[in-house]
Amino acid sequence: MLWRIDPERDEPVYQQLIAQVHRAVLRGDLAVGERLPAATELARSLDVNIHTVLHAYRQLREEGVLDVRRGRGAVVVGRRDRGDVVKALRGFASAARDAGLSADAAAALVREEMAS
Amino acid sequence: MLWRIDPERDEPVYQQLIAQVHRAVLRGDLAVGERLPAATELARSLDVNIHTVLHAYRQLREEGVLDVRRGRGAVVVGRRDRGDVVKALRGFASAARDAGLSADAAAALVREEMAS
DNA sequence: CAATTTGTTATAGTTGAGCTAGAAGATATA
DNA sequence: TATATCTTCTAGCTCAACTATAACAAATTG
Repeated sequence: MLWRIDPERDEPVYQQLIAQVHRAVLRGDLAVGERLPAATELARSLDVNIHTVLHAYRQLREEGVLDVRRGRGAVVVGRRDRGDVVKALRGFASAARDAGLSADAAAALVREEMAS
Repeated sequence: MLWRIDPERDEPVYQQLIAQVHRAVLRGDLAVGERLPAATELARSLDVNIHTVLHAYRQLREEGVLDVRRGRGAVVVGRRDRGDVVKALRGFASAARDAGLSADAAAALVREEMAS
């Protein structure tokens, strides 16, 4: 799996990590049973603190996406491909882009919609 | 227009305001030419600082959504109904909900998708 | 079993965003 | 001219995010 992190974005790094795992799982790029890199290693390669990575792993476990244990690492669990979500996601993203909305604005709209 | 602000959400208040104006404009609930409440008044009724409201108004002006001037207030400008965006938004929101994603997770996915 | 890997927990310090507050000033409007 | 409303500036507070160390516990490996 490819990791792309931008510390300049106003979105917290740990949330970027979470979102990337979510997306990879939904798309099927991360299969159930597959193991993610050790926190130490991922932190080093992304040049962030290990706790930032662990924070993301921990939350993904709470969401039921990962099984995380010491000595073993983080393994994808539970969910399967959700092509419908990916499709709807792409549809909305392109519509939002066409309407001239920024990524932040589009994301905020989703929060609004889901909160109501 | 109805304003619903939740200071407890981790999303900044000024961003909630921005998102609500975006949504209202896209849905056609706010017509071009329509005037928003004075910052003082809106701040008082939502029980937030006036600067928080002005922050939102200013950014919406930079995005080309509002025309804001002293002595006059904030007026909707430019954009029109974008039913397609609203439709895509609803589609994605319900798909995300079905997949068990939180509002935060879904919003982050959109950021990911639009950033790439 | 011993060594290694890897996450867990705790403590602590830094930085910046977001929010609040008060005040003086400038521009529309009535 | 008087009023409404945004603009700009200064200032302080709080909390989330990130970083850094370090001791510790569980799973795996040889």
